[in-house]
Amino acid sequence: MSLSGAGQLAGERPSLRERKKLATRLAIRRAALDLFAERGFSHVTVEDIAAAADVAPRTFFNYFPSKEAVFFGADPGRVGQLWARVVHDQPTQSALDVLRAALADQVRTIVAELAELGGDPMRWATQMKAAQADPQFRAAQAAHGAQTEARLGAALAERLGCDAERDPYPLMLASAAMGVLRATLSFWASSGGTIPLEELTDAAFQALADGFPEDCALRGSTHLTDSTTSQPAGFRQHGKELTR
Amino acid sequence: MSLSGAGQLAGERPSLRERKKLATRLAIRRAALDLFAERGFSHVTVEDIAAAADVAPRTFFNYFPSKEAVFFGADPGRVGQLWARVVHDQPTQSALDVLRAALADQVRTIVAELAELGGDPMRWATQMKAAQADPQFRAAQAAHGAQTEARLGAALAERLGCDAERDPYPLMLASAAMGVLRATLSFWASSGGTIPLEELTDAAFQALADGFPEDCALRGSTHLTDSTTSQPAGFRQHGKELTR
DNA sequence: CGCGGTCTTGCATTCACTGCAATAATGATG
DNA sequence: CATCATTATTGCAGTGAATGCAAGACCGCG
Repeated sequence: MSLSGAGQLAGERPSLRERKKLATRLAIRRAALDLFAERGFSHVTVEDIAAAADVAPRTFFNYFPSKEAVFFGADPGRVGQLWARVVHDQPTQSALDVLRAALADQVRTIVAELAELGGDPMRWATQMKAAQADPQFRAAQAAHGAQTEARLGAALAERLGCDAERDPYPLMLASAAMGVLRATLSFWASSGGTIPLEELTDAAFQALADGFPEDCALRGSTHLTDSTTSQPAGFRQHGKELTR
Repeated sequence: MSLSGAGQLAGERPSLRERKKLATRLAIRRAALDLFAERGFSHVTVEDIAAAADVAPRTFFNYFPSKEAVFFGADPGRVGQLWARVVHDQPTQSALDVLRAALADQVRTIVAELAELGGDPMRWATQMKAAQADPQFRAAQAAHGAQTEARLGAALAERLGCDAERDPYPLMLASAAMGVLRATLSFWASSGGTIPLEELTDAAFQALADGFPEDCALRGSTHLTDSTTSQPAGFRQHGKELTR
């Protein structure tokens, strides 16, 4: 019996089994996202997804613990990555700054992943807008956010070297940051992706750091809106290629 | 509770029908909360609640749209109340200040209601602690929070006279505030209610207004902890004030 | 008393999700 | 290459939430 568990050695080509697993996982995810984009989250059943991905309905749950997970919990490893980063990155910077940088990157990654998964950016944008109206989806989103919130709080506590049981600061900060981030994405999605996501994120975190003055950069952000753009701004490449 | 009856004119004695409806609503809620406290949210079925409240399972859904709603959506009128307040109260104060005051009051109301509903404060405290560990409950809590978040954002937009579609500020602020509030309640609950809730809330909002400096009042809040108290501090009548 | 509205209830159905056990694919070993 | 242990896939049965529908019970009014 191999005690290696699920961990794979770096540089080793994953076995056939592993590759197949990855493939079906991706197939399920693709099928699901396609259907979600087409019909909306709550009008797609697990059975539909399974059928589209050519697996048994039961198999779906071998890969994802819930219908929501196929949308959110894309990569289980990403959480740990975020955790490590929040704990150890830039030890001299303030907690808020690290949070800002880490979360901004996270957003970038997610957007990039979506962009490479489905073809048409415009499609994603409109679908996100629709998704914001779906109560089921909103609930799932919130639940997922809450989970990250808790993890982030723990990570911050670790970074600051304090006990999360006695010091509320880490959790507070994490919750506030996640709230701001959620609002950012929500706003961006509601706009149909016609706003430069990076600038919005930046302005949002700046506002958080400044205590939400009523004349902060966010307020004028209407001028950030570029309603003439035919290409959703969040997906636009930033001069250079963004392939990581 | 029972301010703002649902649908009937003030001063008029509600008809037998109305009274009966209110009674069963309360009965269901009582039964549900009792069972939740006893077994934990996810180990109580709607059928259980219905049985305990002496109604048919189907009837449960005539009163509450979901199992979660019986916990959260206590009084549907309260939302409108909060909305009105955020929009019109204290026109000279900053948005954040009004939010702080309104939400603090909301918390007070909820705690008071819980206190009068069930008998033993200590029981609630320990149960809340347990509830925080239940993923189902957390998810429901988050979903509910997201909903209020959106409403609060709209209210703030109204207050500030800006278009929520073009100006992200209201939503951002609302989300950040709710995040902080959620963290506050979560922390308080996890502590088993051994912390003065009002002071914690106050410190939290102060931190938000100050942009989360790393040496804010929250950080020292360990000294707020009084682990020798036999009475949960959130329920205690205005003790003394020492923060800020 | 009887009539109209509305509350309650039972029944059937959909859908997410889980546990269990049979089966098939895989890969290491002799 | 044959064998066997591991692990993935699948079907089946069952729980529990939630909804629609169509009786039946009940209240209040004339």
